[in-house]
Amino acid sequence: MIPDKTIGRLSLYRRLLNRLCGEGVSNVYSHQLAAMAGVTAAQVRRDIMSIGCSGNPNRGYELVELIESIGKSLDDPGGQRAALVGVGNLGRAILTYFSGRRPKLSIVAAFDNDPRKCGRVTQGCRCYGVDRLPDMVSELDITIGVIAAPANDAQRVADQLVHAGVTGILNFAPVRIRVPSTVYVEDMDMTTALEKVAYFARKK
Amino acid sequence: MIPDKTIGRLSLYRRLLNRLCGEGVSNVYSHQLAAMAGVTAAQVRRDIMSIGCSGNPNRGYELVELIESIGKSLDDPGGQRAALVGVGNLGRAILTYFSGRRPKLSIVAAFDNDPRKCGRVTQGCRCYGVDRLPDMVSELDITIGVIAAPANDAQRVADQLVHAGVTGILNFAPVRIRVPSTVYVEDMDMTTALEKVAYFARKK
DNA sequence: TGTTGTGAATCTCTTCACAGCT
DNA sequence: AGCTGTGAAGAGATTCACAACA
Repeated sequence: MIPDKTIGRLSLYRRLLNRLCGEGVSNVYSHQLAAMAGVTAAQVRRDIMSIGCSGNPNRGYELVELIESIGKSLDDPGGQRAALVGVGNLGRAILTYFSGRRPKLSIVAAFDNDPRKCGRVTQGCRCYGVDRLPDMVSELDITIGVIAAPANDAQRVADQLVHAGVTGILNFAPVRIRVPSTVYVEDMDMTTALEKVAYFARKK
Repeated sequence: MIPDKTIGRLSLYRRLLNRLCGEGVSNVYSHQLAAMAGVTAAQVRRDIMSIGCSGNPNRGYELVELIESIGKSLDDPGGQRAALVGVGNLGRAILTYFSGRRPKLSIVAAFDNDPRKCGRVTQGCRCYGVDRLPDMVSELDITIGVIAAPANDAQRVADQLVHAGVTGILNFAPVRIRVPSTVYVEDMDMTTALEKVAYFARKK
């Protein structure tokens, strides 16, 4: 089981490596990848070690091999599907972001209580009423929920997602949600993030 | 200088405390706040210690005093102003989120290259062309930049913000930006976040 | 009794530093 | 010569555990 922080960096590495690959580069040294990712070379080597991939002192790491190795750790071979709840500005932004980005991970359904949004398709993703959540989750084999609903609805939405069977939640609402310990939650708290920036913009 | 992680939790505590305050509660124990924030009681006490506030074994912490103490650490007495660059779905969501939330920290101007967006006012915030960035930043005394532009524009936007004089950046673009070490950057990387959730949704 | 404040212990993450390789 | 892989050291963050207190 790879630790939290390492997974985050591997995700970043993969994107950087894919870009390099598109530029025709075929191998990379830890210090180069480190510079691009804004971390140290030792960190990069450790992270790569943790996924059981190895380079060679002459040529560094083979790009294709490394990208595949990361995929083997991060991706589910059968793919994973996510549901978005809340199709406001933020929800639409999230759909745009993720649409067709990764073959093994996609948002396949959206839910909103506003009847005007239901039935519409945004970024190849159809919007349903939240009452449809349970059956759609099982029908489409969804294991991930993305909460982009207002703060007041976040806990109820989380409960519904958990009840429907998702095991991971990405929470954009500015409140902490309570879930069983079997469910993994990642908070994307803009308020905290901006306050942090404000603090260090002064103190640095 | 309070560490990064502590600042993040203090920001969360403040929101929780404000909510409690609105419910008429007047004091709180570390274990109560801990339960709401999803951390341990010892952690809460350490965090509160780090801002030089103290409670009392009988009544715990006085809500009002604690909230003010957090404010004294997190907020600039003169207030801080931020600029948003990129007024797409995400940019509008960000404006909605922050509009009128904190008196000491607000987004006071938005910038976008699309001429159709310029001149319009969203959430009390006027949108300008990006060419206006330098003079608006100094005119409005803006010290924080929020990047909600496409990945391809992120580095250029960051350069413009830094050049205009901001010392903190909240970056929503899915790429790392390069800035002088005097500038603090916080990344809100949705791609990484979703990939992390996907991983732990499987492994947990 | 049940809480705070905090030194010490623990745990986790990162960096150092260098042997071993090409 | 310059890189990787990694044990060991170091730094940072969290939790333990308990004296002091109301």
